[in-house]
Amino acid sequence: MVEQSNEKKLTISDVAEALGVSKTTVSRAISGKGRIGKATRERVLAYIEEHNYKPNVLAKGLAQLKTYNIGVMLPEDYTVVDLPFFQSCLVGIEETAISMDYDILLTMSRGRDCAQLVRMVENHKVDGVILMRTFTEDAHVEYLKSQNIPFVTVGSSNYDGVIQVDNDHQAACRELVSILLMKQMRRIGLIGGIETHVVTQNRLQGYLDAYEQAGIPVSEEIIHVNVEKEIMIERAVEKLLTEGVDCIVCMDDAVCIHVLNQLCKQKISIPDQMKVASFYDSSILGNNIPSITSLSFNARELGTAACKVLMELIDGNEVNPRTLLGYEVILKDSTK
Amino acid sequence: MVEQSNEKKLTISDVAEALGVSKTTVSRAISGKGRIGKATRERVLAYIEEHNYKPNVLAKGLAQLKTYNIGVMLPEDYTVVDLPFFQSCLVGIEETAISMDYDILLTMSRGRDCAQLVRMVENHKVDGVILMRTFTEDAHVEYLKSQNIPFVTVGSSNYDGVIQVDNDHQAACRELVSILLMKQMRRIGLIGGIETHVVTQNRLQGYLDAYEQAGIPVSEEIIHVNVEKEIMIERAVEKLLTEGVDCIVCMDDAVCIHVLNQLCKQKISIPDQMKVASFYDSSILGNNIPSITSLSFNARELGTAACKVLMELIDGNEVNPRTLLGYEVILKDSTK
DNA sequence: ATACATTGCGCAAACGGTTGCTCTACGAGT
DNA sequence: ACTCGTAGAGCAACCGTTTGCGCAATGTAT
Repeated sequence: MVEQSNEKKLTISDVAEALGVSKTTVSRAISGKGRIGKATRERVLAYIEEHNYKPNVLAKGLAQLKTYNIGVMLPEDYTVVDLPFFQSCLVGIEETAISMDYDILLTMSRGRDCAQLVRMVENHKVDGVILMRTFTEDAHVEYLKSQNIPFVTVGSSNYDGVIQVDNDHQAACRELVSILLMKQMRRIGLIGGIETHVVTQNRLQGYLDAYEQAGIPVSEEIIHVNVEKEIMIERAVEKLLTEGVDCIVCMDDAVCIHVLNQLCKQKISIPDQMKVASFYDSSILGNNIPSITSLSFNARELGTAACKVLMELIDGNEVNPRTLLGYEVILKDSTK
Repeated sequence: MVEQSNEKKLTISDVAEALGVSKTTVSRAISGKGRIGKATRERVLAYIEEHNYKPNVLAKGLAQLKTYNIGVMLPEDYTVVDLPFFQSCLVGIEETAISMDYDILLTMSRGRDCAQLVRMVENHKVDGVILMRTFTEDAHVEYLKSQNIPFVTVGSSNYDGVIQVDNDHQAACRELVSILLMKQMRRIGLIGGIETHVVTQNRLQGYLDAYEQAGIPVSEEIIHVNVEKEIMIERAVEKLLTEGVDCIVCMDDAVCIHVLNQLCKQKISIPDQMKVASFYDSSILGNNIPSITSLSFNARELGTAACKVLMELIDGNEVNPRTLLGYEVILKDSTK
């Protein structure tokens, strides 16, 4: 049972009066800023603790012209596979925000529309914004820049002057493909992704890097980017089969599911007749048999990092324009 | 290109001064409350429009002791299939909130821990809370009740004195099963769900209702609740096959995917040898061939409804303790 | 013409904090 | 003993709104 509390909320004045000190003193005891005697501070803190006084963040915010909120902008319409990513990322952001006494104000964009963002900012509801990828090239960025309000993007962009936090997809893909090449696979098909997304470009580059490092020529015809719909995937898989690839690397787990289905229909067994690897080590594929080799990115850490960077910006500190986080190659049965 | 704005944000005093009126007048022009002449109001509004003045919500909130935020509590750890649901629901909540000039403060629970909720409430960050299901039976509810802060839950619970908004799962399941019975299926297997969840109980009841209405006896042995893990599902499917069912109804799409996989492995063709139906008309199953008959719930509307109810509560109005929303049976190839 | 509502508007006090400045008291350095 | 630096604490202004109340001007009924 939780304690019933019908008493009015305490204010700083109540505390001050009860203790026979001024509001100033109470405020200083709490914030730790300004000059205050040790004994007094402790007395105040003890009282506050005992009576469960919590400062009103609105009032505090008004006085400091801060909100102690950060805005997080999510795309409204996004494929299912990306949701776990967003969710984990949000968890990371939230944890970090809370640890610094911030809350997160969530909003979703309707396509390229900035209205929600503008609202948040103009209504003075947030001190900074985290933009989840896919916004990185449009009006949202422009708007935030014009308002010079601190913001970071999760995910890469080729936009200038934007603080980015992302995993190193290029290195990740390079390592994955290198490993596959080392396992004597030679014709590694690549499938999925959206060409205009920087992340796709990065991965593709990683793929090419791996081939180059290994001194093996690349076959353009086994690279199928811009293949997202099931029917397209089916065709691409078909094509890869006739091209005689020994492995298929999927750009994301949604694509992978369809690839697996398609291979299943064609009665092609994994990994005997075909190896498979995917990006994201998501729970969608988690229980698949055989288990699927994939890259793992820890979206939570990504969120944490993004939030930390944003906090630095809000505090007016310098930050790196680009923070690249690690990855992990999870080798499983599908490439055995 | 977005207009560059480096000018200081306008305050109500700026506007008042520029117009040669008092802050009061400006405030009244905006809010529409209080006595003010038509001409004056229009003059003020025109100026505001032209100079893009936006009131500081913090200050407004402080004056009214309101935050214009609502807290939305999401479970941190939830299965992937539920994410689309949460997402759509959030979209509904957000749209509605925004239309009433509220923003949403998102937080995730760590298990049964209320800390985030307590923070939100004690820090005066929200005017009300929406609890997404799975919280409906624990400390969260207790806490909110003790604070008597307005809140609603999305999803059902058998908790007392809690405002609930949910789809009518019982009716939905009843209708689905009735339709299947009408299509001459007799032994309809039920699989998945978590026994202690009220929603599972509702669905099960709907299933039973349908059988009763049709005057057909129910076979306990083809009902497999509490089956979530893949291995369990495999076994359950196996069991259902030996039991000779003509249809399998899945409690959610995650279960359904595994059921489909299992049936595929067993080379059982759908719908010829076995019919299949599922809850949720999610994109995970959206592209499946054959297309899967399922119930569709419109999570977005659910969010909208929940938010509206919460707004009523915040405004101090009476509301129904339970709002039940509709559903749709989507008949597809898997039950042809 | 007189009394009384009503309308339009402004004053100033909240709302609950923060913070620059001032004042006192005390300890140290000479 | 005198000066000075500094620590502890409080005053009061301020952050940007809202709102109860008062006051004048205008409209209306008598």
